[in-house]
Amino acid sequence: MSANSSDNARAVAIEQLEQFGLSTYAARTFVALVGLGTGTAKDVSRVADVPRTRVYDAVDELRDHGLVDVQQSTPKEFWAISSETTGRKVEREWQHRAAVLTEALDEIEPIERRDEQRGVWTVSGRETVTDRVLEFCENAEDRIVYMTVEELLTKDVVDALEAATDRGVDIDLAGVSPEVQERIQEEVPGAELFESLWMWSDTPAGRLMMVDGETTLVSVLVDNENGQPTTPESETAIWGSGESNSLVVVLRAIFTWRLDDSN
Amino acid sequence: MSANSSDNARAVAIEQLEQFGLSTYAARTFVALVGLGTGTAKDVSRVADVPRTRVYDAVDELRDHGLVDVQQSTPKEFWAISSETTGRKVEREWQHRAAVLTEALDEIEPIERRDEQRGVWTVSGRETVTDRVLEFCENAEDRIVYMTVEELLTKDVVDALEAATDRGVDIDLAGVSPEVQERIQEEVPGAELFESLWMWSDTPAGRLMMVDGETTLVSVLVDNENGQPTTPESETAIWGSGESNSLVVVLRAIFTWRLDDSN
DNA sequence: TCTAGGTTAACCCAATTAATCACAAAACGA
DNA sequence: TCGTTTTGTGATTAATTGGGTTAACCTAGA
Repeated sequence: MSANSSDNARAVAIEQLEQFGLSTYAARTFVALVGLGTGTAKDVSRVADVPRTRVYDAVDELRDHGLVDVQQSTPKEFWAISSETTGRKVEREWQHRAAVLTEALDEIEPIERRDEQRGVWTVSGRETVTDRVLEFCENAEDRIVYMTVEELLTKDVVDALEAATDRGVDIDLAGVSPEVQERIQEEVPGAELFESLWMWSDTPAGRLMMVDGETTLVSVLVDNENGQPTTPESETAIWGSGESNSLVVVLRAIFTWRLDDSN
Repeated sequence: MSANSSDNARAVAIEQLEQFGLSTYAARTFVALVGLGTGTAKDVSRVADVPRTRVYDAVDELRDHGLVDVQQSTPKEFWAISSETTGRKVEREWQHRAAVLTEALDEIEPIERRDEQRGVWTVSGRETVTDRVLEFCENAEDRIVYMTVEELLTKDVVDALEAATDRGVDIDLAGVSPEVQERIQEEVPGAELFESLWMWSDTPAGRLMMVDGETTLVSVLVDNENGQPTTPESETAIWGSGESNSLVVVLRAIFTWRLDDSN
């Protein structure tokens, strides 16, 4: 099974290197060289499944990225940088690119983004929904109302809520089960707790959020109806923003009533 | 000229997004949406130069990456995440990928990399040469001898040298000009200084390095003979490793003689 | 000088992707 | 309600990229 696990690692590494922008030949060649430490075109061709005559192209590509050095002899020999160095190099490269991208986009972004929206936006995917939640948390200035099921109260969300309380934002939190209530109490001590609005437990409900009374988000957990076994359950959310946004108006009404009631 | 600078920013952003793995349509669509904040297929098509009928595909792609949300109305409206969020998203994504890559490569990398090499490896590009220098610094256990011209004594190198002295590595440093000598004295106080070996000033010499008496690197600065104006001057280095490596033997002889002499 | 292996580069084919087109459905104006 | 315009989806074509192959050209050693 050692070969199998190693083969698997190779496949993963090749995949990542291709995503990084290398051609498949270059990616395979590099992985082969990392395994060999050092080798000739012949060696690489044997273990990498790359036509021998194309190893040279691949190495040129890798040289451009500073991943491989060559020895000018016949036969030429190739040397790959260490895995640790590779990882650092890739990370640094993309840190840089992300910075460039952000700067460019900042220049394009209009000064004032429309905050008042008539309609409702849809988002799917747990990761993406969490992104929106975090973004709304960061932009909160006054008050966050947040309601969630256990499995969606992940660390990043808790951190964002804590950061908000530190900024002086009031937080009203609720979980649908006693366990969640307890965890929240512990992890976000600054938060005000309130009872769940209604019997939520037997619905596929996910989270429910209102920020500063003008941005709201509602999500549900859905078993992928396509029957794809890869995604056990996916999250879908809708959100809207603006004083008179229909979704906002409805949720604000409900929350206001309920919160005033319980206090 | 505001339009020009903005157009330029757009081009840069599109370039980066394509590198990130998006199709050109998706990249252009996203940039258009960032500029608009919100818009329909028609709007996007107009400012992004994407066929209207293809905007929908592009948006699907962007949705998969969590970069865009859509409003289910007719006409559909599209909303792009903020530039700041985009930058963070890209960076996080690649931090993760770099980690995955490193792990996979670690599994592949042979336990003991051959340290004894007969030949000499060539490296080109200032960035890449610096990478090697840094790597050798990090692996140093006993002693580093380093000689450099002013312009190549950048912060990252100084930091690496400092880190080495902190680990208890002896360092012998030399610059080719009095100014460099001075800077080194200041910034790496733990280093032992010695006089330059020979008249180096009027040669295109770059750096000269020996680590633990068994790894050496020599670089020169060359004016790109291809006459490419983009790279004012490029650095080319050769390096070798191993007790009996020819380059190592020669440099060790020179250094030993000179250092013993001056002490 | 000849041969075997190493290197370079030119070429072809397949797959992806950009771009166009055609059509159905929905909204809008009269 | 009907006709026109706009929107969304799918199919179809053109072009470019990149994997794969082949051939020719070197270099080293016998």
